[in-house]
Amino acid sequence: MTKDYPRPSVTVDLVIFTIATNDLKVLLIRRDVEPFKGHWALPGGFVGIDESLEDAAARELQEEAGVKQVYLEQLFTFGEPNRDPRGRVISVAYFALVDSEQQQVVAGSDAAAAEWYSVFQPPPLAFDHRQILEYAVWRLRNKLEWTTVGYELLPQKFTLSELQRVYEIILQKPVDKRNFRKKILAQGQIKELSEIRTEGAHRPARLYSFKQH
Amino acid sequence: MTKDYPRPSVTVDLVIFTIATNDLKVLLIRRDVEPFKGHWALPGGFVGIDESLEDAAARELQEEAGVKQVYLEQLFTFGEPNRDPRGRVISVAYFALVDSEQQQVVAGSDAAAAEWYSVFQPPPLAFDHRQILEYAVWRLRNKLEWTTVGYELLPQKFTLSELQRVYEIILQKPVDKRNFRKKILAQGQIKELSEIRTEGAHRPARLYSFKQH
DNA sequence: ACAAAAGTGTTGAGAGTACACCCATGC
DNA sequence: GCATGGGTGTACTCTCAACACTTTTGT
Repeated sequence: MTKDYPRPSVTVDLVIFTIATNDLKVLLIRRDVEPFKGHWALPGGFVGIDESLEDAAARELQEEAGVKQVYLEQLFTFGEPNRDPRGRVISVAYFALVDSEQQQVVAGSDAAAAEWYSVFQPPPLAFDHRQILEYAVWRLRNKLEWTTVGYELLPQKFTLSELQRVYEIILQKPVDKRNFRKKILAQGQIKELSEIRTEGAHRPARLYSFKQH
Repeated sequence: MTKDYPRPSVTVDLVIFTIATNDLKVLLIRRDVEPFKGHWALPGGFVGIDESLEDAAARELQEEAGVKQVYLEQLFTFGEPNRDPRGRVISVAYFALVDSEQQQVVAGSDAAAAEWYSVFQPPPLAFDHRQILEYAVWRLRNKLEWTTVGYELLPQKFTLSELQRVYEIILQKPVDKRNFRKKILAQGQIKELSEIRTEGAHRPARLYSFKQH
């Protein structure tokens, strides 16, 4: 029954976020072929015929960013008929959160030119990737306010000031220190460690870690 | 570049909600062919090769439920390799809200057997449609708490008691009348009409209508 | 007059927000 | 001893939840 219909191609595209140099970054790949040659694009690729969407996204994440076991969530499916000039391509977009330690090891390890760009000043993007990126940022902001997803952008052990910086960078507004700590601790999702981070010429900070995951 | 990959089929499936007989209903189609012959399924169909996903969903909505211009939102994309035994089918699920007046005119107008079922006691469903339905109900509940989407299930003019019933039916719990009215009015999204509904042997109720749409 | 749904305010608890000073360390 | 980031508490506002009686109509 399904044989007679012309079929679209199906891809997954990834919005891979990380925090670096006090900014929210997204991983982009430089296109070296037409169309959009010289523009940047979200990493992505075709979905294997026997591969689930989530598996395809995880595979791309591994191939392009060299990470696995990170936070990954389906974002939206983009399917305008003319979004790709080469033909009908339906893209299932995912977004991923990579912690700031893993990220540094990996950027640029791929053969293709890959770079972390600020999501707030992105270069010209191919296809409808600008729209996908904007939607992903919107979703990330929402999730940050209603869930505890912020921990995914930090290494296992972190200080409360580091976590606060993550919130400030993503929401693009200052956060009150006392209220932030009160709210985060009240959620009961992080535990205080006995360790303390001594670095820099200041008072050492207590380390915390996320309870599950 | 896209030629060599075996391509999946892409469909849209619709979770079409309405309110009737004090219950939240979903439109289901009885399958008269294998697989899942005799089971019920969400209405849906293939996405045309030059048709956007949203257009495909709107078209199915028109064909299966006979309505247009109703609330329609993309839900999630389901793509497990074995969700359809006939082959690889990726389904972009949408959910739609049909007001209780339009619904009555249309149910059963299609040639295929179509029926409104309670979402809380659904019959055996084909494929992964049970999972899609459950996710849609979850999303509807969330939207109801954070947005003003409830109006979409009522005709243009409605009483506050009718709106409250919509909330109670969907959330499956009683709602305090005074708090409900206070909250709804505070949102500033509905306006009081001069009209009054006189029906039944009781005090007539004031009518309201939604401000935009 | 009575049955049935419409309509209406107040109080208390908890969450969120604003706000300023001392602490521990390296140099 | 000073510069730098770490760490702490209180008061106010606003939102949400609980709760009971009067009004208007048809019969």
